[in-house]
Amino acid sequence: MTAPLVTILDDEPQIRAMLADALTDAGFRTASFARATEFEAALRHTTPDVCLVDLGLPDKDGLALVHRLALESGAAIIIISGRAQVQDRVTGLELGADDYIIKPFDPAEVVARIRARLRTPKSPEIDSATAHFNGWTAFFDRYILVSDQGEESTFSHAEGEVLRLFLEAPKRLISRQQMQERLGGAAAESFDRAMDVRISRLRTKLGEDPKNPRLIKTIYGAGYIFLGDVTWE
Amino acid sequence: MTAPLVTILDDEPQIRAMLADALTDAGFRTASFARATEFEAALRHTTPDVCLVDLGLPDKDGLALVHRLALESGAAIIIISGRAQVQDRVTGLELGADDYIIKPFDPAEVVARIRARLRTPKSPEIDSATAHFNGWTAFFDRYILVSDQGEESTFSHAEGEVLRLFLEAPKRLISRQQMQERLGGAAAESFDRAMDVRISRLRTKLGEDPKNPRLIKTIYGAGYIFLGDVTWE
DNA sequence: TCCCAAATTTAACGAATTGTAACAGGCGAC
DNA sequence: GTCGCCTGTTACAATTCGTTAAATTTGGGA
Repeated sequence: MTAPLVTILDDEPQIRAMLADALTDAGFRTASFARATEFEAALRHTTPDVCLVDLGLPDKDGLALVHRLALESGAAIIIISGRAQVQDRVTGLELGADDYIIKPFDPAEVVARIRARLRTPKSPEIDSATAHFNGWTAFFDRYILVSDQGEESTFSHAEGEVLRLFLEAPKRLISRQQMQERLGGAAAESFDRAMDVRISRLRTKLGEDPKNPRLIKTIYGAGYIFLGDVTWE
Repeated sequence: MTAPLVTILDDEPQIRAMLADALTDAGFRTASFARATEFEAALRHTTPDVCLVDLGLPDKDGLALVHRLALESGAAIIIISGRAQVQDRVTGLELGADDYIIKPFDPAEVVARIRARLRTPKSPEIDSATAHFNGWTAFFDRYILVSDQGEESTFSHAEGEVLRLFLEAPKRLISRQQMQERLGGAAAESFDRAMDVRISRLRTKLGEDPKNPRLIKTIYGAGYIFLGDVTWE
């Protein structure tokens, strides 16, 4: 479970340093850039979790960059800007930014706002095909589940749908409703026990003790919670 | 697809009106409340998508309400407050708020921030806290109770609610009323003995001697008091 | 001190919810 | 076609948790 990566894009060296300091202290990994072009180059081989973007960039229109990021990256985008007009904030947020912080700012607030964004993962790597969790690795492209002891088993498409749903929102309550909605196929129409059966089968495959499941908990009357520590790859 | 529902909780009528206006114009459904108790009552039969909460409430601690909302509701929570200190903002966000807007505000920005929150739907986050008390450790995320001797038992969601209530206010009298109000679910509506039964079951699980409970004392005619030494982790 | 009404405990019950074994239809491989 | 796997359906078992009601406790007054 590596620390979330926060990128800092600002042309003022002091601000970069201040943010990098505060974020490192808060336990994040950081990467700083002075120019949009450098930043965009870096994006080709890294996938940040949060992007701090200053709008007053020398080499590029910051808002355009924000818009592109919002569409193409799964990262949360936080604008940090000296422009204090309401209209600026509104358009920034409208273009896809998740938050808008006005200079001058307090680093503690930036950290708090970053944490708030990370609590609700934006779009968990939809394309990723492998996930690690609590002694297991799931390869969604090959429908294979491998334990750290090397035991290998397969899972079906229906089981994979449920597993993916859980792995994309670990430690969150997922209601039956949400499941029905988000699981494609016949399950969406059948209002009966198909859901439960899928989960039951998945639990068996994960070697859960039926009396005392550790990974997939049931909350009577509310839904399910997946309690693994998930890392997508 | 009905319009998202935004609740407004603020004791100033003008602010409620201004927000309701702007939000209706923006295409949202709204519901306004002047007091936390009214709001909480409404929550039992509606599920808002976004909750705007003013911290300066006359009848209740706003931050505590925010925390509870963050844990139990899937709604995005936006604090609107006159308190402009950085520390206020940080604690607000830390307690689970998704955004923090300072009065005076521009309704257009509120709308933009609401839209930003609605772009990434969220589900309730489970509280992964653990508490130690008198030879026991309660893991609320896993619904497990471990004694210092290593014995492990599970508790249900309903039992956990009661236990959490006690552990959050040790050595303080908790009236039945307060319990009813703060415990969600059907217990809130039932005016009967459901509460007592929950406590009775919890006592059993904690191995209390019915004749002489050491941890959960009954104060005849007044309520209950939890006498453990609690450390949260 | 004794008695009684109110408050509290808890065993037992049952409605609703959830788990899962067993069955059956669908579909591809051979 | 036959076999085997996937997956929804069914039926029944198990669990959760509020309700009921009987038993017990409490505290004030006779």
